[in-house]
Amino acid sequence: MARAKSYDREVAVEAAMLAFWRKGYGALGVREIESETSINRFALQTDFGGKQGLFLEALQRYLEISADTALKPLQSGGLNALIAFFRQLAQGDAEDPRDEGCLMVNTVIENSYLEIDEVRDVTTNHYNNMQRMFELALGWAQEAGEITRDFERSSAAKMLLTFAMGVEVYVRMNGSVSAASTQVEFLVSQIESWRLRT
Amino acid sequence: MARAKSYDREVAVEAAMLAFWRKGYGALGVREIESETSINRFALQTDFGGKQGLFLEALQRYLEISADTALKPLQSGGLNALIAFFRQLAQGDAEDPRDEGCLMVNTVIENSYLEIDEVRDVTTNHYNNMQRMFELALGWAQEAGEITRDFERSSAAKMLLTFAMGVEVYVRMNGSVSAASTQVEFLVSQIESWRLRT
DNA sequence: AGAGATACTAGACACTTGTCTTGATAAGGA
DNA sequence: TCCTTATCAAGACAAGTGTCTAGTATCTCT
Repeated sequence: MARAKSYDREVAVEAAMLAFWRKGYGALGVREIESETSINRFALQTDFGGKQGLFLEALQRYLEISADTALKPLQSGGLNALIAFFRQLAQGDAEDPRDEGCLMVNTVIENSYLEIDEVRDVTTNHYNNMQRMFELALGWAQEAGEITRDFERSSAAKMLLTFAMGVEVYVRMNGSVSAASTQVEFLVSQIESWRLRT
Repeated sequence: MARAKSYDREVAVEAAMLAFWRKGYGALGVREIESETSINRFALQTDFGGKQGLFLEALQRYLEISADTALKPLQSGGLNALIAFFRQLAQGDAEDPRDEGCLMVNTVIENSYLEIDEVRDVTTNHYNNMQRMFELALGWAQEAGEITRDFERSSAAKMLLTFAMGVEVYVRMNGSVSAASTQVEFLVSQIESWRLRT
């Protein structure tokens, strides 16, 4: 019936995600997209709706791969899950793509110039979700009697979210995930101090 | 002897600073620089060494105006100075240019794409300085007996720096300085918890 | 008033940007 | 094998980029 596509969509989007991660939206040209992914310029238009469409799909893919899996344990864990999350944030392999920081943070900053509404929706939605997850973990800690009943979950969650954002800036500045381990350990000691002695 | 320049350098650099702050380096074109500042395209080359030169001067000006003055009280104050610094971070007027976040954070993120060495020097130097200031304030707090002698100044300073970076991302995302007041107040309560009871 | 020196205006310049167009290519069904 | 259909490769395209180049304007000192 028709010619087969020369690329696998999932593989291509993932490659695009890494490219956007490394170079950002503005600095990554379509000719570069062509060479870094196997998406040709024609397919970029017809199958993805141009550069912007591919970017949006790459953002979604990023969330699926990186963020959602990292946040999941918070749903059913207390302080230890929270601590594990932050420890993981500063623990990276060699040649870890996360050394480039967090695509979401990078995008928040860059999109405040670009002001693409769909992109803004993705980032704000993600961070609302992240805050909710922190709050959930803290609620779980309350249920389990790890922290006091009147602990200010919501404020603490906002603080943790803000710190997590800061970690990604710090990582991007230093080009290394593990560069942030010192402050993460200090935060962990703070979280530990919330714990009720039994 | 010669024709007078049509612009005041200080005023022009300050206008450029605001423009770069709002739009970033890449997205601000030279024709836009011409209209937003009173610098003409010719002067941009001869007096500033092009767009990049002006950007570097704008960064320096930003540090003089915003950062250095905000950090100064930390040199000779303890926990209260630290608390005041963070409270100020989330306290803005209406139409505050700081609603755009922090030019330094924005630049850290954007320059990791651009990789201009001189720019990188400015940002890393600034954040090293900021960390040192936090450490100084904590040292002062130790001298004054506000916190224990074996308090981990260096780790705490890194944590505070990271949090401050996160605040600026959060502010940029929400377009408002005061949006970060909740988490700043929570951090203040944490700092208070470091204080020794007398 | 004239000369000399500097700054400005306006346009040209080569390059890159994202998107669109055109003709060739490749696949499966009749 | 031919036809239909979708995909691809390559180039065109207009608009935008930062920088450079003339010609003109404006200043101060003689």
